[in-house]
Amino acid sequence: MARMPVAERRSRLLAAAFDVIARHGVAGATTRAVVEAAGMKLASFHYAFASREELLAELVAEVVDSQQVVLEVTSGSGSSLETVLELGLRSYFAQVRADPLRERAMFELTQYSIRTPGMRELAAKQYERYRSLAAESLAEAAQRTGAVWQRPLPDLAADLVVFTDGITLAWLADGDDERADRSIRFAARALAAEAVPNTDTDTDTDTDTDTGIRPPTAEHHESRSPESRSPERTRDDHRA
Amino acid sequence: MARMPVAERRSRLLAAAFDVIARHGVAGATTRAVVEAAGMKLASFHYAFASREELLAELVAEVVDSQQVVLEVTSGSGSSLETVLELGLRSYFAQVRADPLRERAMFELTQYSIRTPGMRELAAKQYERYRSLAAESLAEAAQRTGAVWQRPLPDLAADLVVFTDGITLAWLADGDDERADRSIRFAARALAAEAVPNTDTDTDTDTDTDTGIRPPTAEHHESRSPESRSPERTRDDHRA
DNA sequence: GCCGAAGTGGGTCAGTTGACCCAGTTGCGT
DNA sequence: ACGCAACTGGGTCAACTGACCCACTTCGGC
Repeated sequence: MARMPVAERRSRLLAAAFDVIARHGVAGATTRAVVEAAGMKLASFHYAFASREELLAELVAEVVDSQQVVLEVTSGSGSSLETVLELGLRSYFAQVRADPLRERAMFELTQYSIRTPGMRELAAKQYERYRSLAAESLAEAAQRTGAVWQRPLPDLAADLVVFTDGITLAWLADGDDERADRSIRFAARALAAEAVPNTDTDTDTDTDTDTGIRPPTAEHHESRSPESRSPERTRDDHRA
Repeated sequence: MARMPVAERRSRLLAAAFDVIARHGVAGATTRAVVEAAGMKLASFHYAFASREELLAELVAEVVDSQQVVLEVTSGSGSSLETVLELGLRSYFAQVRADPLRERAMFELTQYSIRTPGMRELAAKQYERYRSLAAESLAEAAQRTGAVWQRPLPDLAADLVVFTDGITLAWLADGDDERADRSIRFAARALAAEAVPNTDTDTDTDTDTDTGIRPPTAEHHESRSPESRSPERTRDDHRA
């Protein structure tokens, strides 16, 4: 085993631990298993970390703030908000499909920190982080499509995270790609319905969400959006 | 320790195991921990179950088909579909809040079966069951409020499960009641938007007509008595 | 070149775990 | 009331685990 600075060794062990956890759960990430996955000797473990617990805590913390995106908003202009959201969710889901083990490990770590006395707040922080990333994406999506969210962004971000979590979890359990895709389309539609086009007219500022929702048969705030909005994103476009 | 039939012992051990899992995860549910929670001796464990693995498999199976409701639809008529859904989701969430450990154990078991080679299909079955229950609730909600779902019921049921999972998971992580409630309102609104009122004007039904709700076919109602576990392959090998 | 510290490797140790054995005991069917 | 199978209790055992120790290398600064 080559010599290397402690920092390097630590991060290699963290990576190895993540790997092992994805495959065998947190409980399966024994010091020996981790060390073997990293190609080291056991003593090196305790040279780099005071204890297994320390490794796990560090791993959760690292995972929390290395989280980069929830969903990517990379759509050409001219698309509807719903389309942008749908594409974003699809690209998120493509990541999940490409590396399901990663997601499994994430859930595993979340549950571990929920269950572990000293780490409860890390789980909460993890979700805060998700939501803040989600909020950024939603803001950008709205801006690009000239839409205005009708509810506080943090709330919508939380809802988006609900979708990604729920869809991912279900897919991890049953592996049904098409079902996931249908849920994605639904999620995009549902979220898009929480915004209105920005065309200056409706400045109602009524974000009181209690019952102010219109019946699903739309045809009602489309009267004057001359550009990109397809005139009815109503019930039937989803399976045209 | 009182004498009791094997079936009884098994079910007590299963209950104890569920309890331990909720608190310490599947990995924490060692034979000794389970046995202690059940107030038994270790030997009784292996008298009732061939192995810890068998216990866990049985527990997952039991949990899957003892699942009773996803959301209760108990609203007076005259309410809107959205309101009915919202109340149903609230009552579901009240259950979660009342017994978070239970939910934690459920997620724990799901993840365990996802990760365990021979039990993958049990996880899928679990979700099927959730969805079938969700479908029943949605059908009833629509029927009571005179609404017609515009997408296939199984798809909507899957979406509902996405919501409950996502909301529950987030709440388990951060314990934010109000956020959960906002997500519930959003979920109710989003789902309600997938239906149209059935009132009279339902004549056209020209496009995609096949998506109407089907009355809940009562095909699979079992009458499993609480402890009618099959007594045949219980523990006789080590004595035969 | 050489010295001390950073890093390594092999081993130990006590505690835990799943499995399982076997000598008893107890209650049920008859 | 009584025989015997169902059931229990108190062990044992090998494997595994986290922690940690300490004699060695090896490298970098001098």
